[in-house]
Amino acid sequence: MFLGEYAHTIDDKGRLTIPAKFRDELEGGVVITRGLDKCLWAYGRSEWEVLAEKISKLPTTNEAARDFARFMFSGAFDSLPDRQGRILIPQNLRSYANIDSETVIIGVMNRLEIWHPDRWSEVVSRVEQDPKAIAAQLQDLGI
Amino acid sequence: MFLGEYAHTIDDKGRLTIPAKFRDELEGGVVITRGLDKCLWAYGRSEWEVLAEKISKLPTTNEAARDFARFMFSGAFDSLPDRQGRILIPQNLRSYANIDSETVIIGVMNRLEIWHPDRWSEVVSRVEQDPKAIAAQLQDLGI
DNA sequence: GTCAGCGTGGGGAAAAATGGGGAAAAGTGG
DNA sequence: CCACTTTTCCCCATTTTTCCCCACGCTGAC
Repeated sequence: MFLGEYAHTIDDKGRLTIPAKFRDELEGGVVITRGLDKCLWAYGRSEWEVLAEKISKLPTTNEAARDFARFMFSGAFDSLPDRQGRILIPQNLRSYANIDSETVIIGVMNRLEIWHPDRWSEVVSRVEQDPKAIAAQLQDLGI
Repeated sequence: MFLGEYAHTIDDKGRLTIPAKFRDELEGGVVITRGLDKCLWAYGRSEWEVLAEKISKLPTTNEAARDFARFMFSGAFDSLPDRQGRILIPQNLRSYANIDSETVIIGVMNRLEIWHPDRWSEVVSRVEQDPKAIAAQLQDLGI
């Protein structure tokens, strides 16, 4: 399970260090792709395959489904961490998420998300400022 | 079951001593996360896993659910107490609950809550000063 | 008064994050 | 098909951070 929030930098060669806590789960390979809300999603290979399977099962006759499949697969980039636990983030994905060097990596259960620091803090403050919405979600979950 | 109120300090390294009475239940690991009312919640690992499972079942296609999951998981931090029974509180959680060194730890049934002393005493005095209002609300809940 | 348990502080080893050099591979032009 | 240029990426080195462990002091019990 991926948890937590980390501030890491992408170096001049486009490499991003994966937080040490996540490495064991990602040793077999990482697939990075465009995520919703202009951040990047990174999955371990087995998780990715589950997701890819689901997407490929969507009806090809549905235009929205076609576009979504294009969006996910064309952006996807498959890479193996180097011995220092770093992965390469291709230029097209960096510009999609609007990140250059400073990034925030967050764990969201079965995937990582990679954010521009400013965009991430916007999300956090948006959620924090609406505690009633959080309470409602918690209530629905019986917490 | 967690009960009671304790005043402990977070040291310069961000470590918080877990009250001795709670240690046995938390030996297997502690997950700290953002709670309601700007305090932190700490769960034993098994309790947390039940919670996490529920949150992860929320639909990824719903924007509010996505933000909520991000908020909960990115705020969550999984740690094992050291031999002195202390756990690390990451910086982002400390600033969320607005705590630096002085804290109050309270037991609330299946979780702990970590508070800034002033915020905690506000909660206490609110209950003390207007017990009728609280009682009225509780009546609706069947107590 | 003594002893045991608990909370707190700090030193030092180990690991993590980051930077850079150089060999291999890929791409390009003759 | 070969030679040259450019890019990729593997590995080593340095700095910074993490975290494990030992030690001290306080408090309460016997």
